[in-house]
Formats: sequence, structure tokens, C-alpha cells
Amino acid sequence: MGGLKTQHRNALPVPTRKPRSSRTGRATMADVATAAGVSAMTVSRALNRPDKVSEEVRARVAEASRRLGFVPSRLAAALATARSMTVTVLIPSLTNSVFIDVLAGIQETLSPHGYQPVIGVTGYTPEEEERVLRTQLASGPDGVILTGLDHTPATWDLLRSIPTPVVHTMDLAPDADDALTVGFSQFDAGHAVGRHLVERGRRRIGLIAGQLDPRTRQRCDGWRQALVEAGRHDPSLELMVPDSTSVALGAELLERMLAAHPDIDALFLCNDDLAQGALFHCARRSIAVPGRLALAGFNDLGGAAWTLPPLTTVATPRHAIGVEAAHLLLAAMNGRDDGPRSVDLGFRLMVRETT
Amino acid sequence: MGGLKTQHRNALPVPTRKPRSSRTGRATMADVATAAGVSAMTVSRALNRPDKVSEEVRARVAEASRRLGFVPSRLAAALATARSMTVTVLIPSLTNSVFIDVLAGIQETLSPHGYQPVIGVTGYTPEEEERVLRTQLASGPDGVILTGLDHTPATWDLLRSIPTPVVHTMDLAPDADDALTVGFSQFDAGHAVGRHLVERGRRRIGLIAGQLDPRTRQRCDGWRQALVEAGRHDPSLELMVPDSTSVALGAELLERMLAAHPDIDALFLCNDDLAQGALFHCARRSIAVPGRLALAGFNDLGGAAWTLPPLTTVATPRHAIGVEAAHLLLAAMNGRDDGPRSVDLGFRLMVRETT
DNA sequence: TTGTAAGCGTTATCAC
DNA sequence: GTGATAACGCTTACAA
Repeated sequence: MGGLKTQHRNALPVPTRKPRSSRTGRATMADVATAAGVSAMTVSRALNRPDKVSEEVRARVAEASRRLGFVPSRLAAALATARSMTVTVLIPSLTNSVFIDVLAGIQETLSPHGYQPVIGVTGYTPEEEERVLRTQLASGPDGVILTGLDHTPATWDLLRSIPTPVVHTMDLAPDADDALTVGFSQFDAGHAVGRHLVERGRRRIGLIAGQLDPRTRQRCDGWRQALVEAGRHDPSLELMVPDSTSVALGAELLERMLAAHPDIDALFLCNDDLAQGALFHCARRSIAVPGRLALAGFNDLGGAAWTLPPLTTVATPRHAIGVEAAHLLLAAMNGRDDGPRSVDLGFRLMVRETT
Repeated sequence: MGGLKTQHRNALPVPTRKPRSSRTGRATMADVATAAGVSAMTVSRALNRPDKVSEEVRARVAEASRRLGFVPSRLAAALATARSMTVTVLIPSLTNSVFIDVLAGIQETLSPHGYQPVIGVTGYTPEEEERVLRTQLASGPDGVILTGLDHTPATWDLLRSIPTPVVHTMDLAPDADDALTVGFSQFDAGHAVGRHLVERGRRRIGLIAGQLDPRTRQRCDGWRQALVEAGRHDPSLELMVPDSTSVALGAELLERMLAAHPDIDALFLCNDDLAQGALFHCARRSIAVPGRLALAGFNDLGGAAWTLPPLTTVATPRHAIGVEAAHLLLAAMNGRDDGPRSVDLGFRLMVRETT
């Protein structure tokens, strides 16, 4: 029926014709085709596989294309090829620079390959993550990158049900199951801090944590384990609150901790912003650091090396995690999903002057 | 068709049929339709306009849809409706928290309305911005949010050529032309700092700036103007470098400044990270702040209130800019693009203890 | 209330 | 090397 030439139609009351690009007003391939005196298919080829087309046609198409300001519709291409050139990236929060660093690594790596990261924010809850994932899956991403391994059962099902490769970041797969994972051991990192404090000869070692996501908890677990091993663990010295971390919160929690346990001589703060707040509070209250109180943070965020005194903390490979996750995903999206399943990028204890 | 049991296939050399969803393996509306014993159109309605469908059919569709794990393809919908439910957001950098704050405001505002922000990174250059914009436009966003007003002529042309609404952020339109703009006066903000330093009685007031994008330049211009007005401007006290700002750079540049001009008694650092670096350096070198040297930063980033002494700086409405930009865009995308063309969200000079 | 037909703008496929 | 045709999966008419 496509054979029925439109021109023959008007023998009768012609319904509104469509001589050119429809609603959007944008030029389509068909427009370029007519302008260049070739078929739409040839335009497509001239643009995507220039070598498959004669020199002359290529030029004519380029010219017409430019003249009409033609921008090929990725939507249509995506629908036709089943490749959206899009990658869904889900992170807990936009305002936590930890995830932004990962995101930056992802974006830098994906971008040169023509993939668009599309970010979704989960607010640290697996339920919201599931919701957002479901929404995003509707746009048919070619890949998915998630934060952590703590997903709802339904999310796991969803992930299994799609043909799309998935990479989990910031953590390590507990067992070598079928998930692609890039991160480091949060437990070991926390353990390293605990041991460091012990080795410094501290006896009353406390813990302050906020934003109790699974990764924070693992850090705390590691720290606790180290103290237990050294026989110096006192559960009453743990102050864990669900609030999101901030410099202000660090100061406030330290105050509370000191009020209840004036005798602590070391403190692990599960994120650098908390540690900076604590450090600030110490300065205000003239508490000698590390003399009277040793302080250790986590993540080695921007300012950590520039506090007074410079903060002992754990440097985490956030950017590298993003880069590696993207690499793994790229490989998988191109059918090469052999590589290692769980990539451990490690961490580094940065011993500076607060311990 | 779905009724045809696979087991009966081998009766005849049946040509490859397509009883179910094609390449992607995902269920399609047609699949759900057959499963629910209705037409595809009815499925579409049941999902998008439930009130247009009988109670019973709605239930059957929901049931079938759930059973098949049906996820409607946004791609197809977008192609059919010419609405992608997507908004292109271009920012200079992912690692500068200034833009992340704006982005967060945008995402929070857009998300509840079903719009997906798709971010693009321009690396602070108009040329790259043009390239990224061109790429993104191919996916047919329903709206565009750009950073600043400094675009290439080709970019302006592009923007004019599309039916899509556009909002520019972080700055104010010089004249009330036809661009939607949300921001504040960078010039005035810089001017306020300059005047403040003058009013504090400082005589040798210097300037340190990095990341010389148009907005930074405008801040510097404002500052300069204030000093000129007070008759205290000395061009040799300006130290401007193209490098991206960081705490480390702040310390380094202060050192250079002091070496060349030991007599300065006040300094405007065009970004808080520079200011924090300078502050740190002062502490190390035992330079009294503000006694011997007054320091003012810009942006009121996270740690600014928590330095020792707390940093005087300018609080900029980054989050609010994102929120407002998104609101303006939403209005425009819904056809109500009347509102004010240039929204000034102002700024606040936060006088703390470094001045 | 529900179904039919056509089309959105590409690309895969198979002729020519 | 080029072109006609049929998808891709959905929705906007319009018809029943």
C-alpha cells in the first residue's frame, strides 16, 4: 500500500497533506533525502557509514543536511536499533561529593564512547531506588550502574529480568556471585582506622557516625572488630545517628560525646565532614588534637589535608571506581562481559596530624 | 497467538513466527493486550488514562501487565508524542559544588513532574558547550537549562532554531532580551565585597582569582569598581590565573602575593576554596587574620562557616537558582511562558570573622 | 467504552 | 552503491 503514490490521492477531497517535517518542525531524514535527491536510506548510510556511499552522494547529503539544519533523532534511531546509547546511574544523593566523584569518573569514561549517563537519585533508600530504577528502565538504557549492593528483592528481580548489563559500585560482592562490582572493602577500611587508633596507644576509642547506610555500617563494623581484637571495645562509646552528615553535626555530636564520656582519647568519625566539625569544636573548646583527643575521618574529602592540624583519614578511590565501573559496563555492553566480576580498588589510610 | 503452544510447532515447517516481544525480549503493549484479551490501544488507555476504561478491563490489564513484567517503552512513547520528558542540563563541571547545588535544585523540582534531567558537561568552554548541546538536542529534550550567558553564536542560533524553551542560570540578562534567566548579579556581589573591605578601613586590598570564567570576571570587575570608587585600586594587587580553583591553589597564590606585596592588608578570593587555602597558609605562617590581613571568599561553600576564624564570604542562592530555573522551564514547557524574563535571586554578604 | 488504521523518524533487510 | 519495505512500540485520530 505504500506503493500508492500520494499524488494520485487528490483525485478526491485531499485531507491535510504533510509535505514536510511534522509537528516538531524539525527536518527529518526524508526532508534531507528529497533535498539531496536520494532516498532516506542513503541519507542514513551517508551519515552513519560514509564508506558505504559514493563520494558524490555523501557530499550532497552533507550539504543538504547542513542547509536544513538537520539533527537526526536519537529517539527514532534508538527505537529502530534497540540501543539508546544511554546509561542509567543511580546514586543516593547529589549533595554528597562522594557520589559526585564517582559520577564524574563515570561520565568522563562513558562520554567519549557516545554514551549518555542519565542520573537518578535514590535518597539512600532501597525502595526509592526500586522506584527510580523502574522509571528509568522505561527509557531502555543500554547499561545500569547502581550504588552499593543493598537493593530490594524486587530490584534484584528487575535487574535479572533485563538483558542490560549492571554494575554495582562502592562495595565488594560478598561472594563471587553473578554481579559486576567495583569498590573496596568498607569493613577493612574501618578496621584499618580502628587498628591505627589502637596502635597509637589510645585506650578510650569512640565512634561517631551519621547517615547510616550499609556502607557506613560496614565501616563501623570493621572499626569495632579492630577494637574487639585489641580488647578495647566499649559499646557505650559508639554514637550513631541517622541524620545526614555535616560539619555542624560533627561539632554537635562531639559535644554530646564529651558530655557523656569526658575520658575518650580517640574518635573515629565515619565521614570527613563530621571530623572537620569535631576538629573545629576542639579548637573552640581548646581541646588539644591529637594531644588529648585523636581524630580520624573518612573519605579524604577536599579540605581534609587543609585543616589545622591536617586530618588523618582514609582516602577512597571514588573517581577510579567511576572510571572502572564505566569500563566494565562498556565491555559488557559490547558483549565482552568476561573480565573479573568483583574489582577491589582498595583504600589508603592517610595518617596525618590529628592522630 | 500467544495461545499457540510451542510444543505444537513441529507439526509443520512453521516459518519463524513472532509470538512475543522481539529483540529486547521485553514484553510490549501488544503482548499485554493479547494476554488481557483487549487491543493494544486499550492497554495504553488503561495505563495512561485509567478513567477512560472500564473498571474490569483496567483490572485485567493491570494483572496481565504485572504478570508479564511489562515496562512501557518511553522511547516509543516519546517518538509518538514528540515529548521525551527529558530536560538537557549543561554545566561547566561536575566537580565544582556550585553547579552541583544548582543541579540538585533542578532535579528536585523536575523529578516530581516526571521530567528527567540529562546532564552534559561543558568544561567551561563555549565551544564544548555547543558540541554537547548539539549532541543532546538529538535526543529531543523538552527543555534546556544552560549555565551562564556566554555561548557561541552558533549556540544562540541553535537555541533559537528549536521549539524548546531554554533557561540560562547563574547570571542576569544584561538587557531584558528574549532569554529566560535566573541568577544574581555577579558584578554587584563582587562590588559588595570590595566595598565591605574598604569600609573595614583596609588600604591595600588585593584580589586573587582562578577559573576565569565570565562570572568570575564579573565578580572581579565589581570588586575593582568598588575600589576605584574609593580611590584605593592598585592594579598590581590583582593576581588572576586560569587554573581551576582549589584549596592548594589558594595557599600557593597567597604565598606569591605576599612575596610580591608584603604590605597588603586585605584580600578578596573569588572562591571559597581559594580563601580556605589562604586562611590555612596564614595560620601556618602565623599571619593574624583579620588583624594583619583580612580575607573574604565567595559562594559560602560548606566549610566556610567552620574555618578558624570563620570566613567572611558571599552566600549565593545556588539551590534556589536551580529550583527557580526548573519552575520557569516547567511553566514554559506547559505553554505558560509569560512570567518574568530575568529573575534576580540576589546574594548575601556573610560578614564573619576574617574581615 | 473499545478497536482500527496510520504514523512518529529511524534502521535492517533484501532487492536491484 | 542505492532504494523500497517493513519493522521498532507506542499514541493520535477516528470509527464502531
